[in-house]
Amino acid sequence: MSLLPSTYIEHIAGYEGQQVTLAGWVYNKTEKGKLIFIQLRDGTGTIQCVVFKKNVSEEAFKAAQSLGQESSCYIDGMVRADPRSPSGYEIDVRDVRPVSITQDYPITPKEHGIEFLMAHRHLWVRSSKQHALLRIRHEVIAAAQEYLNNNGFVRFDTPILTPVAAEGTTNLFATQYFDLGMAYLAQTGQLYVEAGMMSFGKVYCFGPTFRAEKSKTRRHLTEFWMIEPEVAFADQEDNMVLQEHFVSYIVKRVLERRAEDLRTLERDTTALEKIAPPFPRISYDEAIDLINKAAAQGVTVPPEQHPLPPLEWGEDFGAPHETYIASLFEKPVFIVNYPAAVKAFYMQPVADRPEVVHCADLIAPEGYGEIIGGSQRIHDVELLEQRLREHGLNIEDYQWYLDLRRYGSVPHSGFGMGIERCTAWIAGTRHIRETISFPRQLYRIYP
RNA sequence: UCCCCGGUAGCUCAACGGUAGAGCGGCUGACUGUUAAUCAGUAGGUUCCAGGUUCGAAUCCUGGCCGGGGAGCCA
Repeated sequence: MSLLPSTYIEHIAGYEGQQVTLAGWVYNKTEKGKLIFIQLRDGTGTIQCVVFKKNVSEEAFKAAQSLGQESSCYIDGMVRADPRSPSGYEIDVRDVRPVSITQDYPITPKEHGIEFLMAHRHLWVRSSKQHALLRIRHEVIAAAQEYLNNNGFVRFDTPILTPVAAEGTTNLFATQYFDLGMAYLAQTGQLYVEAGMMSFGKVYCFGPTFRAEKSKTRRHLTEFWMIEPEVAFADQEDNMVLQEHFVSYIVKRVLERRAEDLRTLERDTTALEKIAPPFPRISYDEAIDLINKAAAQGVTVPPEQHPLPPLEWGEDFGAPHETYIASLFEKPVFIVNYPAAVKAFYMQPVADRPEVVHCADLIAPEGYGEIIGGSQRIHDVELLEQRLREHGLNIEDYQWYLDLRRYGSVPHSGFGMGIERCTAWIAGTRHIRETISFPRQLYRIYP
């Protein structure tokens, strides 16, 4: 006989008036003498189960009394509609069969500090908001892959262990690789996904990426997941058109399918409902002007309302600058054509302005920061070699990458979207650490 | 790496130089409509660590450890 329940809580409305067997965990329990209310969760939802002493055996009533928070059990009972129940339905319990009795579950429905919650992340993921958030993350990933799969892309996964730095500038996690020297955990799949692009035309890779940066902010993880599409014969404008449709599709699908989770998180979705192509585009030059005008007027930036620092042309934006630019628009905004000096070596220079490159950062609204970085890649082998030298990189390490330009090179573009930042924006979650099951941060690797 | 803040019961916090406390959670009991129930009782402490000042330190000083918020960097 199967151990599975007869149905799941998300489908309970279809069983009104019928007897069901549910299996799950006790989310909360209230005793009132001869009456016990159990909030049972099974991963698909939560429902109130009412145990009347006169309706069950003495053994079952005692069993119900013994169930502490997060005890696991089967509950048999009749489904009935009842306006007094939060979901509109409740279970009139006939039998309670404990699987594992728990007392002293550490995470109570009261307030807890973040240090405690992070140390109990393995249990915290059961809590309703964390559950909703991770469900939205799942939907973001599913929607992203679905969009690409439906638009002719082939998933082409790239290695995690790599021999050299892809971008050279950021810190990498290193590990000894047998007798072959050091290997590094990939900070991007981009260089490898370009090889796939030359085979399939439209490809994407999706997987974890690693940055050993000592970043200690609400927008950073040392291990995060990135989805990186790459398209042959696409220029940077084609790239941005793809991005705005891609992001809009993801937002739309989360709004359609995870409305209940967004409600659990108390996310105001009015801004999200306006997300549709096209997204505004402003140049790096225009952004600098806007920032300096605002800085001169003493504009301050949330959340701390610090004054916006002025910038000189050629400097990269800080978090306050991105937040300010994003605040001028209701949709995500592309900032295009950054100075070549502040960007990676492989970006294609603009024809009549070689000091800037064909690239765009997509900045999410409401201060959630950069969710996509993308560019048109250099397709000329000599220019690429020159850029590698200018960045102080070892040409020998990049021979395979240069081969992609030696044999049938074509103009091409691509981008990388951070799953966690995108999820944080859509879910309206302040801190990125809650958008991944087990965040890896500067001062935390347990559990 | 830099700046700021914190560490007291399982949890959230109070006590701020003079007997270490409350609420929640646990346990025992009461209650037929609770939603973080309520009520009564009960157990529970190396006040992060090491020095120092003092008649006396959770409290003041020095150093360390561990966290949190932000910056830079990035998705």
